[in-house]
Formats: sequence, C-alpha cells, structure tokens
Amino acid sequence: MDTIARTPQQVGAGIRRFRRQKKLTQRDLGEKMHARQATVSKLEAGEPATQLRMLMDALAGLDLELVIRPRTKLTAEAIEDLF
Amino acid sequence: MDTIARTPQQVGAGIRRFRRQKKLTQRDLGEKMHARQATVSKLEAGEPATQLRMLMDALAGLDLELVIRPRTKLTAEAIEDLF
DNA sequence: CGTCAATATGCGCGTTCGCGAATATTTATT
DNA sequence: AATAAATATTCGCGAACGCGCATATTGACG
Repeated sequence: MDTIARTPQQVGAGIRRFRRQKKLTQRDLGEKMHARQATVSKLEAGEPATQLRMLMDALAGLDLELVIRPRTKLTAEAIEDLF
Repeated sequence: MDTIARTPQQVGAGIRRFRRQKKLTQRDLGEKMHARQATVSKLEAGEPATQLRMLMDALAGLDLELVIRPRTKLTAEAIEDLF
C-alpha cells in the first residue's frame, strides 16, 4: 500500500509502516543507511529538521521511492490512513 | 506528470519542474513557504542536508504531495526523466 | 511479574542548517 | 550589445543537526 504524505509527521509514519512491514528494527534500518538508531527514531517521529539525506537513505534501505505529484482529493479511506 | 525521486537531487529537480510549470520564481515560492530565495535554490539543487520541513513546505506551496511506495522497475520513459 | 528487545532521550562535539543582507553570476528579452 | 530578471553564492549569526556513547522508557512475551 502506498502512503501519501504532506507533513514531516506523515513521512515519518510512512517510513515506520514500511519498516515494520519488512520486520526490521530501527537499528537494522540504521545499519543499512549508516545512521544511528536514534536518528531513525527522530526521522520516524517526523522531526521537521531531519535532513533530506536521511529520508532518502531510509527509503533506499527499505527499497522505496518517492513520487511527487499534484495533491489529490482525499478519499475517505485515505483520510483514515492519516490517523 | 508525476515525478519519481530516489535521491535529493531528483527531489530538487522535481520541485523545480513543478515550480516552473506554475510560472513561479524561486522568490515567489519562497514567499509562499516563508523561506528565502537562497533556500529554495539549495533545495532545488538537491542539497542533501536540506531540512525535511523545507521540502514539505515547498510541496505545500506548489500544491503537491508525496507518495511513498515500493520501488518500481524504471520504464524507458522514466529513465529519460532522470536526465 | 520479570526479563529482554525495541525505542526514546540525554550530553558534548563538530558541522551545517536557514536566517538577514548583500552580492555574483547566469539567463532571458529587446 | 545592453538591460533587467532570475538564480547562485557569500558573510556572520543562532539554532539544531547527526555523531558516539550512554541511559531511560516503553513494549512484548513467557
């Protein structure tokens, strides 16, 4: 399932969901992306000042990618996902 | 047209493309997101240490959103887009 | 409950952000 | 070629990063 993100928090939540789906710990992901577990923690918490590099490294570590696209109207289901 | 991004540089290039599509200058976008023109410049250049907040603010200013999804096989067309 | 794994938080350090402000430098446009 | 607009780059500053290292705190499970 793809994840829509419009805020740092939603980005973090998306990363976390995919990481858990792959049964990886923050430490596991941290090793893949050469970052500390603490850094992964902040990224998933949606810390707004997290560096873009950390996001992209995490995506690579989880074999994910970003799509940038015009905002869509949120469906009822998509709204559910935000919570 | 949606943009696929796997690196900070590709993220920046995507932002730039959408900004130009909307006939906005870096200064225009900067005002919308309460950031300096210089900051927009670095974001579009793909500076890896750019803050996540800057990315999300820029997307909001351009009425865009992110999708996080599993990496896809790149089609010939998508590969073109990377250059 | 107790125990261990997983996650969150803290400190000091070096680095780099984004800021205001200003200035190159590049890119139209005529 | 000349001018103006757009973009890139620099300075000093305060703030926050990610780091190693260490320690709470929380969560899962027997």
